[in-house]
Amino acid sequence: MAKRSDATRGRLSREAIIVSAVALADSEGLEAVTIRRLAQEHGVTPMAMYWHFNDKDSLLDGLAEHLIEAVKLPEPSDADWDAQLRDILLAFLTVIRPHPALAGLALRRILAAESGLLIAERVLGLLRQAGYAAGRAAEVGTFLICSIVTLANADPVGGPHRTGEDLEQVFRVKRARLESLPPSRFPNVIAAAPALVTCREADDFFDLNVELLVQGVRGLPRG
Amino acid sequence: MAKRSDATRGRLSREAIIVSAVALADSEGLEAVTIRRLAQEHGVTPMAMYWHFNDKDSLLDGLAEHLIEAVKLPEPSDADWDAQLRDILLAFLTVIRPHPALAGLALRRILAAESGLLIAERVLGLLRQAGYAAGRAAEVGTFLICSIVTLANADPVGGPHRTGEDLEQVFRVKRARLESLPPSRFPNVIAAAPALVTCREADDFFDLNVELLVQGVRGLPRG
DNA sequence: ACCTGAACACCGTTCAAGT
DNA sequence: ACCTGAACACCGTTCAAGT
Repeated sequence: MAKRSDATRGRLSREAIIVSAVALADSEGLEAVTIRRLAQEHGVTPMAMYWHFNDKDSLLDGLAEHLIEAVKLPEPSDADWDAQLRDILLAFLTVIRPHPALAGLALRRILAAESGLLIAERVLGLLRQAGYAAGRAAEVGTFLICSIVTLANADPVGGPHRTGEDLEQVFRVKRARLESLPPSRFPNVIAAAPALVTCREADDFFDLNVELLVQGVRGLPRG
Repeated sequence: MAKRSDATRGRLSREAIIVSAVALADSEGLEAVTIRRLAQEHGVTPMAMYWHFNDKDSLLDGLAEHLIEAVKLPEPSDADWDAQLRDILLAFLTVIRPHPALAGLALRRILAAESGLLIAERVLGLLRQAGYAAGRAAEVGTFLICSIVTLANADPVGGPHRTGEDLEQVFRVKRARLESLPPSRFPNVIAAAPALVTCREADDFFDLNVELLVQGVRGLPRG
């Protein structure tokens, strides 16, 4: 698609590859992120990529790290631990939500990058502050991070990104299907149909469920 | 690997294909589940699969449905809504936990299958009972289901399934890496290192975090 | 109804070689 | 240091054909 000159003038670089990979994942989904495809976009042979990355997996490592590094952790403060925890979770969510196709990559790579370790350290610290023992803090903290990824990943339509018009149509079809279920067996699904179909688009969905997580941490025995 | 006779004597069938696909995903991960690979295991041409499934995606639909159908929903009872909700979430988790590689498939397919709609109906019903309005129930319910999938998916080592010996070694290496971080910057990560590495293996991890979700539902404003 | 054969356009990756 | 060329073993899928 692009000749050598416009994607990156001059040389290929890790950074340039990662940036275009993110863009590709956003527009066409993770399965479009391909060594060969990226090479083509940079006007270069597929094998050129192997000078910059050991293999595809380390490209994905790079993508995950690139995202995690963008998280702006709020400074530690005197606020209650639950307020601080919420802010950290929201800071993480803010960064990955625009990249649902890449969210899943973070799942098993948070503790791999320095920036991810910093997030983990802060979350664990607040959980200790809340009264959790180290072991429990690890279990709960792990789950909290995974949950944020899940929220970001809960993109309405998986795979290729569709645009407005298309998306509306997909929603209409899904809603109609749910609403045509037998009312005697599925009253609650039918009542919730509009929200079930579109809720992952609303900011409300994210705020509400981050709050659910924080409330859950508050409600648990600290052992 | 298998000649036509032993995988399934007689004929190929949707069921037989799905069963072997589940086994394959369990032993070698989702990326090993391939039309060609499955065909080979059944001693059949890849194209034979296309008589039983429209394409690979509908094979994956079938896998997801197969799992979801196995969920044994507890009967509605007079127990508190939160106890019932916990039991439903645990019933779902029990089924998908043995198949971490397949868990992700359920994310966007629960509302596609009849059996998934039944789970959704029950969860939504209990949330209504707890005082949630239909819209909020949809938002929270969607997240709860996604979270269970996330828990099941939070398999320690992604990809190919490793066995005991190997796994221990992986754990040792990861723990050592975390414990060798600078103590001044990562005190909590270091203290939690053993649990961070192995917690996804323990039953405790799952029970604790299901409880976190239920407590979260209790702590949220019902709007 | 159920399956094969040949072909197409894709993958990731290795290895040797060029500048 | 950075990239190419040719090759290998894989993918999913279509289309026409066999029984």
